[in-house]
Amino acid sequence: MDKKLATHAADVLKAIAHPMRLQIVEALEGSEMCVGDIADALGEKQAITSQQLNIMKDKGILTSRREGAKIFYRIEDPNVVRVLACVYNHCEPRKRGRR
Amino acid sequence: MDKKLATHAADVLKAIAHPMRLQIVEALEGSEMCVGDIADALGEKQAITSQQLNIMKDKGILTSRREGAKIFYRIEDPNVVRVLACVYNHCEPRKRGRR
DNA sequence: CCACTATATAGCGATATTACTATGTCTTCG
DNA sequence: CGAAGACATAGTAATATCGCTATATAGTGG
Repeated sequence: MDKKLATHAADVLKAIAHPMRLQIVEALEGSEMCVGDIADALGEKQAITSQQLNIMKDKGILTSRREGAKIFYRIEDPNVVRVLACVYNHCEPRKRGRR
Repeated sequence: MDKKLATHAADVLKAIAHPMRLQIVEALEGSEMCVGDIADALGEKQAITSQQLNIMKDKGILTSRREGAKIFYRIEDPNVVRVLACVYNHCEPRKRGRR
């Protein structure tokens, strides 16, 4: 991995390395959602939610489509879901395993 | 994923979301290495290399052992290797695929 | 056009990260 | 002990990120 590729990879990781952004990705795993519903689901305000969504959209992690006045976001890069799964394993190394 | 877990997961991701740290993880995938060799392999200085290593050690990603005057680092959390693989896929979505 | 809803963005202070230099701590060797 | 090698850490200035408020933009219905 040369420096340029590493820098790009780091940018992608940084784009999801944030509590709220991880929760957004998780929320969108099931289906697309509009900004307001995402904000409500996370208990966050509209402005900050929109900001986080656009950060991830800029990095190619999410994409959006307009439907009337609402804008629906969905996951564009399926790899982030796998990253999320890996991090889950890190956080709960032995869920429901023996003890 | 509640906020507390999301925060922890984000911390882990942030720990590797850096070009040099990604390269370090990649270098350590094969085997453990001492600080000086890692710095040489990456073409970086000793001080910054040591700093990055300790950031990842603090987060439980790496671990180290002393052998004489040298300190060898190795990967402690195998999940970061999987995260790295996912990011590779992101960066090269269709390597040698048809076209 | 006006009012209202939905979303985006500008601006800002607080905090964190980065990269670097200098220096401190161990360890080995003579 | 004293010097040299290997590694860690303190201090710092530049930059980036965060969370927030206020405001701007775009669409909808009357």
